[in-house]
Amino acid sequence: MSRRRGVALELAVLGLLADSPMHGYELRKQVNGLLGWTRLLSYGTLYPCLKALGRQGYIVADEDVDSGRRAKITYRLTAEGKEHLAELLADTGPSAWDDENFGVRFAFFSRTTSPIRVRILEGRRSRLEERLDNVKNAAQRGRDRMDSYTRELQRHGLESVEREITWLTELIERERAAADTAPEATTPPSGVETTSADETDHGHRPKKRSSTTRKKK
DNA sequence: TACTAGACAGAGACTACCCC
DNA sequence: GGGGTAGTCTCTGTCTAGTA
Repeated sequence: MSRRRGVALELAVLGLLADSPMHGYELRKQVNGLLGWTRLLSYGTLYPCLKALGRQGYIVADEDVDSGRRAKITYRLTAEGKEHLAELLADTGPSAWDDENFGVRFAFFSRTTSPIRVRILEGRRSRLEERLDNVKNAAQRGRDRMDSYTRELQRHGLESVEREITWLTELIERERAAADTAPEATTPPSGVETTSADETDHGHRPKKRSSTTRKKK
């Protein structure tokens, strides 16, 4: 199973709770917004993660017992959790630019310094360049045995990787240009949008839900 | 190859709210 | 008031990576 995804999830949870405390349901929505382009997060993944973070003292759970209804548990970050989040964000090792973690690391780029951002972007780019070489070599070797659909799929894959490399190169250049003007800048270079949980409506409970059907009991 | 532990998905329990 | 829906969380079976 994926330990690397666990790190991405841990980072996503800590990062979101650093913005504001929230309960499990809201957290799941937010995490899915953050990581949802890969896979949706289920409760069976989220709650064990929250429990583990609680055991480690990174988060605490406040139970809302006053409401009279079923207790709603609000999770919030502790001082230790903030420290741990800072450590995770400062990590620029290979895991920071692998497929599982890069997305969530990128989503929290605004909380890191420019040298960290550049290092992760460069690492990601070199990883993709390596992958591009491998795919090109494999394509050359097996081209005769492929049907037209497989070739199309391979072409699509190559183009996607090339596009991402171009995008990363642009980001690195912008990041360096911004760093030249403001060496300790922690804000993203112009033209780069980052995910900010502040822009979302935490804790907002909609009056009416969408038409998702629920299984009968 | 077989076994094990942990990660995971998703069903379902439970409660409150909404609307007819 | 009752049925349907929404929100929250737990539980259980399945899957998979790691190890002997």
